[in-house]
Amino acid sequence: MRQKKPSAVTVTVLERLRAAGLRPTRQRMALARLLFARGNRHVSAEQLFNEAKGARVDVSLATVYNALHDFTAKDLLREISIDSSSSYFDTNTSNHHHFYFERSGHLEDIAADQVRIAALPEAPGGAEVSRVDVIIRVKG
Amino acid sequence: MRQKKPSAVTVTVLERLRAAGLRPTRQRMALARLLFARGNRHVSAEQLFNEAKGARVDVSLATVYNALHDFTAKDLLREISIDSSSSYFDTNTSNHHHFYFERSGHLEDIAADQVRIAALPEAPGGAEVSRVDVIIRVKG
DNA sequence: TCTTAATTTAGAACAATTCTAACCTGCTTG
DNA sequence: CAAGCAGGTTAGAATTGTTCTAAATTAAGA
Repeated sequence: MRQKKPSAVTVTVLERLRAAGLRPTRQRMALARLLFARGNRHVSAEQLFNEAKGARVDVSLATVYNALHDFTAKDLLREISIDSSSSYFDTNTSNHHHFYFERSGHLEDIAADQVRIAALPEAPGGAEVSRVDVIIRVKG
Repeated sequence: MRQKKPSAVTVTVLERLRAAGLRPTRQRMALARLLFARGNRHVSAEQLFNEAKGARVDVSLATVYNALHDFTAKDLLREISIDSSSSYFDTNTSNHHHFYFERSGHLEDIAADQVRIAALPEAPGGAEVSRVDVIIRVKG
């Protein structure tokens, strides 16, 4: 069997993990590949866990949670909790907003420049604003 | 012992429940009094349950959950989930927004007219917008 | 007062998430 | 390149917030 050359995706994922200061373990690499290979996504822990199973990637649920939190801490992901039943992790970490489809629970990105906020109140006590989230709930 | 005259608060609470089509049981009356006596509040089920205990109001936790959901269904409350750990119920059901203090988990209302949204994208497929939430997260 | 449907309740059940403690592995050092 | 170890993974138990169940209670109308 001839040696498999690492794919382009593998290389970028590896670099992203290293750049974030996360040890590129087999599990993290596999999960990162699932998360970042396609475009922007919103996934729950359970979803990612099932995707991993489907892709014959052997990881425990605890590891999925660990990875999601580690990635979030290093700004590779952003956590969103709209529906209190479970939280979602967004692969788009840049400034943007969301449509939330109440019926299906589906989330969709809204580019930051699609929403123009003309006035914002001062945070009480001059506290620093860490981010502004706009959620448009639609009966979809 | 002389008969106690119902207080003004009791009367309004009773009327609010009736107006909403909710049977004014002892438990609902007591919880509604706790919720609506003071100004606008953001409470979790657990918090309200403890408040009730403190006020010598005998209700089960299940009833607290039932009441919160019933009140929400009748628009006496509005449910908010910002932090996935538990949801909050807001006694302010009018159109408004929130400051969220990340450190403490505390919520504070922002009057609707304090935020001016100049542009909003069309909901995909012309879906009807049920509400727009703006959450300003501050490092407080 | 009687009847009935709505409500309350304790406790079991559940779902999402975190913890624990033992085991493994990527990386650095000698 | 072997060894050591800090960091990472794991199964399963534990925790937390919430909902369910089935039985007992109660508000409201006839």
